[in-house]
Amino acid sequence: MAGMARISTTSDVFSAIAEPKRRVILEKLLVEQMSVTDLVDALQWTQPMVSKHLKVLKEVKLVAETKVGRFHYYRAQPDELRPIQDWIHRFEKYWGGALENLDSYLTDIKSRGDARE
Amino acid sequence: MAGMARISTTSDVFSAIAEPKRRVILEKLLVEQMSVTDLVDALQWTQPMVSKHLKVLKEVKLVAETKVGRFHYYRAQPDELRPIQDWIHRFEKYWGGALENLDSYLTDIKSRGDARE
DNA sequence: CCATCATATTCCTTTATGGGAATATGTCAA
DNA sequence: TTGACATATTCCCATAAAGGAATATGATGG
Repeated sequence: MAGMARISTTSDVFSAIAEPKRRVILEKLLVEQMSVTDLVDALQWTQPMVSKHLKVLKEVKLVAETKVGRFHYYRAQPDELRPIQDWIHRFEKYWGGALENLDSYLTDIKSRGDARE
Repeated sequence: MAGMARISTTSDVFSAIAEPKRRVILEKLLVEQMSVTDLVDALQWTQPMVSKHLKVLKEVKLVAETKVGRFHYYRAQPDELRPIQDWIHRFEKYWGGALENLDSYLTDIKSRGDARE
């Protein structure tokens, strides 16, 4: 065995969102629950492509599935992005522009407040 | 041409941090500037491996390089993580537990305040 | 100038994985 | 039941990219 490739990443959230198409899917599913066909129609991708990406997202729990008859409805599970958020938080305090940061905090708080209503 | 592989991702910040070893390097470089040899010693990886990962990180500007004689000092450029942070922010407001969120905001603000001192 | 240290690069192999096409599986409606 | 619809899966190909080993390049000190 000469060359070992990268670690299997299909079970890693960081890798799951490294794929641009999967980010697009997540953005869609954050707004509303959608079936595979809904996504195919909205994104104009092939159905197997959508299903395959959904499978990866499901494996890392970034999406959840509800089956209703022959329809499989998928929805985003944003909580699962927290490990990434937590990791990035460690770097955040070193970002430039303290004042600018403060602004973003306030915006942050405001948006969370909105979400509660 | 039958199968097309994924988009070249070496120029994408999301992909850059999808690799666990690169995250480790970034964590190291956040604390202090280090030369390649410093990293080799600290991480016990081979020198080419360290150099290769640094190259990827440098391409996406997650690290910056300062050459001093034969030493190349690298440092993290945490600002470049903002695109990821921004993307995740769009999901954050949908996280469960509003109260819990508020707590993390306060912690967030506090840590930023600490960083300013 | 040259031996040595510091780093980068090249060559090679292997694995992961995305996309296409075809097909399988599952479910409903008439 | 059966045909049509919804989704998943399989097979195949092409490519990105990680790790190892060897080597090239760069810079210093003596």
